[in-house]
Amino acid sequence: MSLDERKLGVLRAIVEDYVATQEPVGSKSLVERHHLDVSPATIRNDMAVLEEEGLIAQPHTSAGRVPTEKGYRLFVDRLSGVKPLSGAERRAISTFLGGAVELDDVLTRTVRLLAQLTRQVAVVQYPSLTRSTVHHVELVPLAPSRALMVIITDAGRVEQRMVELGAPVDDALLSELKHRLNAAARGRRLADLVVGLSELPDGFAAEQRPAAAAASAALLETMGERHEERVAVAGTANLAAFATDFDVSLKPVLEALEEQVVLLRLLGEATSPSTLTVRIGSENQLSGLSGASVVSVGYGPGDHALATMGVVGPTRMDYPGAMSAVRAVARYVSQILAGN
Amino acid sequence: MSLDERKLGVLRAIVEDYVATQEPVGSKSLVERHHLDVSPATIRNDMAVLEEEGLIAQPHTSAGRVPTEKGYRLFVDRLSGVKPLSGAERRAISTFLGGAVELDDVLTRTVRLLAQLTRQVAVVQYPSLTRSTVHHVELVPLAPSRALMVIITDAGRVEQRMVELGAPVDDALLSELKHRLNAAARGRRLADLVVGLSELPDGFAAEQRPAAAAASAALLETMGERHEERVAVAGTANLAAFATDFDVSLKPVLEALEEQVVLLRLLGEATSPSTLTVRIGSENQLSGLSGASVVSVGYGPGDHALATMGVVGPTRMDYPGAMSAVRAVARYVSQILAGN
DNA sequence: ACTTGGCACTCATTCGCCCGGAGTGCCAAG
DNA sequence: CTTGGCACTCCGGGCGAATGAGTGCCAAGT
Repeated sequence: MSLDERKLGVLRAIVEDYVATQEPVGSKSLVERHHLDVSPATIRNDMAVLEEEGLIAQPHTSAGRVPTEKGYRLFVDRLSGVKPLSGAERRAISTFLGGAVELDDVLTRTVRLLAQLTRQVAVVQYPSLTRSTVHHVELVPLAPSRALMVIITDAGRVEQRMVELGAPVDDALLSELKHRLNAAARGRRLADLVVGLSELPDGFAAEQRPAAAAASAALLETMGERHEERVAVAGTANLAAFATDFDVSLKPVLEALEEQVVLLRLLGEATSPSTLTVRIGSENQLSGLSGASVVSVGYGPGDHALATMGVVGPTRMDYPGAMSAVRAVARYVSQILAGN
Repeated sequence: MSLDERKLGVLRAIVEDYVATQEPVGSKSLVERHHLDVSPATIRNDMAVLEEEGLIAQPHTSAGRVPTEKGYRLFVDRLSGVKPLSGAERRAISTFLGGAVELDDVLTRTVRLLAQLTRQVAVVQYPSLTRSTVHHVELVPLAPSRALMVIITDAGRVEQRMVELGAPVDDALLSELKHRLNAAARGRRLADLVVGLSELPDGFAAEQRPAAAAASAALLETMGERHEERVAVAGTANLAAFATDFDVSLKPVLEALEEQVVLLRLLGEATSPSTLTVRIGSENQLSGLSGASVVSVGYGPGDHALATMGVVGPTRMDYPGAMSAVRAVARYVSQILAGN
């Protein structure tokens, strides 16, 4: 059952029309809007074949056709050309992101920008701690036996963590501790930290070891997996547009968007900054978001993916537009990170 | 036109029923649900009076009555007793907030807890920088002429800020700069900072002054108003419950919730931790949120209000429940902050 | 003077129904 | 393989009647 060129063209046209109008598309309007030089009857025959292949479906007898997930998949894989960004969009990216310096600032702007460009919900994961190296560790005394540890990574992420030192610690010891922590940790990532830090307390006098051990443990734990979960979200108002339409009720989606764990699973493993991931509908098996598609891509300095960003929308989304927007923004952010 | 005891009771009953059922309440169901020892006709007479007073209204002729904003106002001011928290709620607060140490952690948990307790959208403002004092300033070199300034306030808030030093600065100078910044700033709040910091560069050699000035300016600016705008939000999924109901479309509300500036105006000035503010419907004149009520209260160590937290919901919300939840949570958080 | 039962009236909501129109599948001819 | 014709399906909107909750008012009772 080969699909000749024209049938694929019909599928593409159906996807594009459906995404644009949100209404099932019929054979007649199809030949009109796209200047196909055949009659509606011919298109109907083609559509019958496409339906047999499971690429399109009709919501009910004698309504127009709607793409299936399989249809979107084929569209994304083979039919969607790269949709170049408009000049305005390109400009929006650089003006929006240009002024940012701190990482927080960069990511906050990024997520808003993505949401605005795609008119979808945008999600940006903070640079993974396990993939980053420690750039600096700071210990600030808060109480005699308590300090605030501030960790700065090479990606510019700043993490804070309370450390209970177990016993009163004077400034001199704290300073010494800080220097040794930095010496052991700077430039290293989690996997390489474990060894160096485990020996760190040995360099201290017996009564100082508990504090040193507590600080080392805190550093290790903060750089570990539990703290990966940091995500920025924007554009939830764009969901309202789909809610009025129909299908998915908003509640599960909004709930999912507030659950960072869910979001992280949704974004999935960080891919190379140049490889887009598109997961369509049930391809991401997350309870509340079964009717949603995700377009995501890794980002980070050079080709080193530190985390993932992307947009979440209904299966009937503008894939070419979303894909090019996500890719362009990820590239820009990657450049910024590389520049630091 | 005096409102005797029973008429007020009828108003209270109407508010309670309407909040519970979301449907206009009629005279008959009223006498049934609340065991009033009078006939529906009597209630009807009372309701006619209440309507003349503008406290209730009927959506259309011969439907039940619905409280007006004025009615809610009277209810909140005079009729709603304090609704004690259930044991489960009390327990939820301490288990939920008990484990938190870092400020970030505390506030993230707080906002989720509030959303869960009230089934509304919860909003928590980060402790105001202008009302806080500087506890510690750190300068971390990122590049020869660029450093990351980390500011820690007495409330535990950690702010990061990139500083362009204008010229390469070696570690010794950076360290010296850091010490002087701390000496000038520690324990002071914004208003008191201006003088001390303006003289700070004078202590440095001429070629070092630009860097010192840049750092001072960065510190001042960060502690200033522009950065006040930090807010945590949770419970947007609870909005879905009202959306299905009717009235306000979700979009403007979701948009408003993503605009921090709007949120801050919504929360309003921080009041004393013991004084609840309830703004009902149009009492807060914010475009998108005209149909919403806000229950808010200040929080902070002791009676020193550092910021505001609260919940946002439809005018027909459970005011007594929201008020007691907000108050209890704010008290608990204030205690935590005082404990640090 | 307030309360109460009775009663006529109003009006949103719901259901059934009909009808138009868009769209299809199939068939026979080109 | 394409095309025009044609019968068929079925969604969606519009209309009208029935439903029923709720009201306002009045006259009688306490």
